[in-house]
Amino acid sequence: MRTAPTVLHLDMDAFFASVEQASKPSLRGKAVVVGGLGPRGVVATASYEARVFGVRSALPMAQARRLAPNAAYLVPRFAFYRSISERVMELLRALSPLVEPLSLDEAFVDLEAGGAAWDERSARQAGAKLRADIRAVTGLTGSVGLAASKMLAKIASERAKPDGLVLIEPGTEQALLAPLSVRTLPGVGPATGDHLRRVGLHTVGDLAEAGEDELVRLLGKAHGHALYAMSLARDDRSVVAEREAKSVSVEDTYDVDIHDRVRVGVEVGRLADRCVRRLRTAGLSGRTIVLKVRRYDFSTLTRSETLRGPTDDPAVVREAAARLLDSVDTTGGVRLLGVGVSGLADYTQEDLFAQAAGERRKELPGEEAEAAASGEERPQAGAERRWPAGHDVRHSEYGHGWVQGSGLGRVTVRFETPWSAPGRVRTFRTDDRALHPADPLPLTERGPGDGEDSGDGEGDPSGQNGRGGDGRDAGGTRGGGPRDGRGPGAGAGAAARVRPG
DNA sequence: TCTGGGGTCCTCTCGCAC
DNA sequence: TCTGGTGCGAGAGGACCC
Repeated sequence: MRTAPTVLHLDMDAFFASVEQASKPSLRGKAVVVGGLGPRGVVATASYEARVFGVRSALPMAQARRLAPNAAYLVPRFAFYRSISERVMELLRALSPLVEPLSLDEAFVDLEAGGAAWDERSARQAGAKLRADIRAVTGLTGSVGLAASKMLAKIASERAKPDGLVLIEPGTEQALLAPLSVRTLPGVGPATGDHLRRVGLHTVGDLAEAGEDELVRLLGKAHGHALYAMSLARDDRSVVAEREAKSVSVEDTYDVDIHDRVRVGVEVGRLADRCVRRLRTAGLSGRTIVLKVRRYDFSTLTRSETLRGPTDDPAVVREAAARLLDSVDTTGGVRLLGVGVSGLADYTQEDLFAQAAGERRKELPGEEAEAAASGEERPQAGAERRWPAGHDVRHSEYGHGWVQGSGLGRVTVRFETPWSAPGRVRTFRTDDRALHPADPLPLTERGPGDGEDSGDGEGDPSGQNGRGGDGRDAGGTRGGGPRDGRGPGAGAGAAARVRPG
């Protein structure tokens, strides 16, 4: 392990909610909750003002509304968040070629590899400058942790939140870790935490004292060894810039359980098509098809089938998923269905047999319609006009604004921009021809292009602005979402009501 | 109360080949 | 020919992360 604190961990503060507050002057200083607004939605991110009421990530939205009834509830705008994230990542890459994004709002940087820092003083300077640059470019705040390893840098950034910088001085690591809860360590979640608590291991110091053999006995080989090393502040993992995806999957939770077997089959087919579309976008194919079914009682089953060779043929994936569905009992209803592909390769079986020219690469049925259906929720100008809460609009008379709420044939819009004073609210009919969906405006006036060419919906060339989290880096790095950013729930487009607090 | 979505990694079991 | 040990891949499920 290195001795200088030159591993940097950046964590943007309440990222999604902060972006919304920066976009919407009337929400600044107010409780803002971003997440799925459907009946089974959960909180993706809550602003610090909302956290005061006990609203946190992964909380069911219904519960959040009870805790903070006056908060603003908004649908995530992943494409916009991604465009801002990319600007932040650019700043990180200016520090070092070794940048490991963990999600839209989080990344590790090896400062030493980029020559940006070599000791405590230079690391602190680099971290402070980064925070200032992020604020200047995006108008947002991020917390920075600096330490000699990834694990410690992450713990440091957690302690720096919000809007701070913490450096863990070499030599102090073990003393710092010893009194912390075992849950502080990466890889210790609720189940492992409970398991350890039941045998009297509460703190990181307890783990170090228990010894490696005992931890291996309790948790198995891999987990036991890893946890013991971490309890002694040993973490040799290096910052890795490129990670290859190992699987691609899509899943949907339905607002109401599906009982009809035929409908289940249709949904599985749709998911298979969406999954293949992702696969193709990433230039990949895969050998193992996985079907995921979450039943009415929340029990989850997976069934998988490994093909003889990798494929990106929608018909092949659909048929495999259908075969897998045959082996699953869905009586009682299903709340979630998912289709995934693993065993990824960057070629297909067809390539192997040189079936190139004129090859029947089966087109995905209803591709455009499906893309629209799976795309990120955005206001629609067409016949079926939907106006998701929080999304940008333009009115031919009143200018730029955002949807504050909609329902019962009415849409309420607040007219303001990131640089204006809090604006006025007006209500229109949902089919008002003067009202159009709009791309997000840059958060800072010095940020030309910010959000303009990378807005969601039509502006997104990837076509991956998936409802329900599809908007995240499908083929990206470990994990899909931000640290405190859990995706939206299904049915995010349900009549959204925003109550500015 | 009622629990999303997209991933990774690990463990266990089972069948098969040797 | 039968049996047991071993290694491996597939399949399933659990835990965890963001």
